[in-house]
Amino acid sequence: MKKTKVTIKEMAKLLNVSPSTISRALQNHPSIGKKMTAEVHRLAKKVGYYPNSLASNLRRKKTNLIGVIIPRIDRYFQSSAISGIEEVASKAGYYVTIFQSNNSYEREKENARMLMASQADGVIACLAMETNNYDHLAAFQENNIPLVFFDRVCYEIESHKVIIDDFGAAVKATGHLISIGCKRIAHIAGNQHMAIFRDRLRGYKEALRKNNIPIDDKLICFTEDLSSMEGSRAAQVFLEMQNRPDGIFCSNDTSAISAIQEIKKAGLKVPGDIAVVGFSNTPNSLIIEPALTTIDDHAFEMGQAAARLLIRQIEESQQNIASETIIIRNDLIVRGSTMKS
Amino acid sequence: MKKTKVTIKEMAKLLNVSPSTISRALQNHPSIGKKMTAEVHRLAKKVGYYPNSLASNLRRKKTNLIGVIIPRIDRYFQSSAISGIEEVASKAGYYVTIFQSNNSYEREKENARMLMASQADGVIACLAMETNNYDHLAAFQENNIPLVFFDRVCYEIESHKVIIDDFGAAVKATGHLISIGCKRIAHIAGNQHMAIFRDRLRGYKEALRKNNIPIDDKLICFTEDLSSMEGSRAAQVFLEMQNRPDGIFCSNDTSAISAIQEIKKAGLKVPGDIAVVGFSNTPNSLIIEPALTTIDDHAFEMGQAAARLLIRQIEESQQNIASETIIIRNDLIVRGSTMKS
DNA sequence: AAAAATTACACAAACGATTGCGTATTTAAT
DNA sequence: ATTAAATACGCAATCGTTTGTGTAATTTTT
Repeated sequence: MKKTKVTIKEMAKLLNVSPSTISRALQNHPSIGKKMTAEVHRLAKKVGYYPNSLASNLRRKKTNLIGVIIPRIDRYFQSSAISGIEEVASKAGYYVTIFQSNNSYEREKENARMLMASQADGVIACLAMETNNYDHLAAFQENNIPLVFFDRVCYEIESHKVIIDDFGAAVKATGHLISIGCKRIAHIAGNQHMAIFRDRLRGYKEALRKNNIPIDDKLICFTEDLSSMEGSRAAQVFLEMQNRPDGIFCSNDTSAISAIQEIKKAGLKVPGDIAVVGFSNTPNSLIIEPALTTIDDHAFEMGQAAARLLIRQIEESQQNIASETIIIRNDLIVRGSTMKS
Repeated sequence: MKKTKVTIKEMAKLLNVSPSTISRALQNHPSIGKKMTAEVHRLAKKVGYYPNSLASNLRRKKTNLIGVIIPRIDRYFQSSAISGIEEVASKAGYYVTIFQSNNSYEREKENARMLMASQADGVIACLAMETNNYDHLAAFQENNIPLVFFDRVCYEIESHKVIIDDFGAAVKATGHLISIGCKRIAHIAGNQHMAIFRDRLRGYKEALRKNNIPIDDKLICFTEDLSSMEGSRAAQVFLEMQNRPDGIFCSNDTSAISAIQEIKKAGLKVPGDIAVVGFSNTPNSLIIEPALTTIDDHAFEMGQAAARLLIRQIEESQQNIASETIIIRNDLIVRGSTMKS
């Protein structure tokens, strides 16, 4: 049954009309008669015609393609965001193509190059950990390709952003620990290379300051990537202190969960001895015991917002807004890890 | 600095040569002189030339695009598989565009239609739960577009497949429960609409049969989608039985974890009273207490294998192999949920 | 019924890159 | 010094759609 792809020209020949008539009939152009239009559609169905978007795109200079550059798709936060992007995009008739940087600057550059060649209509990016030069992304703007960052954004180049209020969320999370009576609150901090983790650290400090709690640098543990291993290590350090903390605010759920496991392993109680707060509300936070109090950052909604913002930029390119920042709500979800009964 | 896209023609004009020379120089064609080639590359860099793959693809009739149709990207198994696909694809110079079916047949059909129009070189699909008509996928084959299924494959149309030995894995998992002394083993079964879940049920039964354990239909709980809620419900049913099971083999980790939570809530011990085995080795299985014994199905490798198989089909189209099935290894990971000390 | 307006379609030039073939120039062979 | 063989590049068609403009045929207007 292997058919060969049927084109507009061939259909034109079959109906003894010109290709332009077929093309217009297919898009129900008013200048084509009713019966002709109907006949073309009928034939198209019969021969199994699929438009060749390559040709169409080339002619119209529009690909309906959105490129997404992201560190790792198998992280819940990111796959949720992509899910949101895909949902909005496909409803609007856009394709989504995905590139993983694996947090490598070199790969991110290569991704950008491929994307550039693909003539994508727009780009959504979440920066790799390593990235601190942004020329490969600025290139999109220089070529008039709309660019939207989300979560791990970059303040060095003017662009659209979708973020949450990391600072405020951290204040809220740390404040919550204070409100349940914690006096010595530690923080597992993410890579300070990235603004989101700097902001969370700032928020942590701000909450302490507001409540007249001295900031103790020894209670701040800096990590490379907030991995499970680093979370355990951080917890161990805290546990070995002569004057150990009674609360920990962690910059992600992974490190928070490892910390809880470590605390339990040491024979201490969560939250009785040490209360713990995470960040992102991943599914894992409901499985650990006690369930983890965390910040819901609504990754799916961030993805949706990013896609909507991008599509708006693509379709209203005449406006050419320099930059717009959308801040997505965040919620503190209080669970067992901070519920001292 | 908004530049307008520079084309081969423009570069040709700048160098006073023909476009074909530029094109050939860019791909280092031997028929172009050394210095000319070098000069073209220099100019290309200077003016920031990016090839327009639309035009190139149209001419070459190749898009280097792989379409992936998948139920939901925010499930760990699937995002891992996509990660594997993306890794292999991008190394081979292919783009990956993603479509979520959300387990809806209608959306899957729509996805296939979009993919068809995008002129993708090949398609990788993991079927939606609802799907039981495969015409939209057979259409790819009819148009000579290679198609590879993975995990949730379809035996109704001849095609390439990447799967694991679900039957064997289930035998292994159930056998493991038997080997640690379980006498009454229950099974939380997935939607029997899909082969993988039928196979896991078959494997469960086979293990019992081999060990001369009678099959008790009341110990088999059928679910719609193996969700957390269904896992809890199934566990509740088992727990209320006068003669409750002492082991449960679950068709995925999610339901297994809910089951463990339910068992613990009822005041019983895992594995002391009831041992539990899951399926897929998601990260969650390491967080639940006790850690979950499960089958590692190597989703990432499945994705890699699917991509490699697909690319091979694309690039050796002359061969036109009708179908090839790759079976990925699977491993039983024994953890606390079945370790009766 | 003649003029004007509308309808329904055809022509042909794009979009940007690729490639088979042809040709002028240079290098090598006899 | 001739002829043969490389070398280095230009010409022009092509991929499949889209779209501005042109033009018959039909309908409407007065």
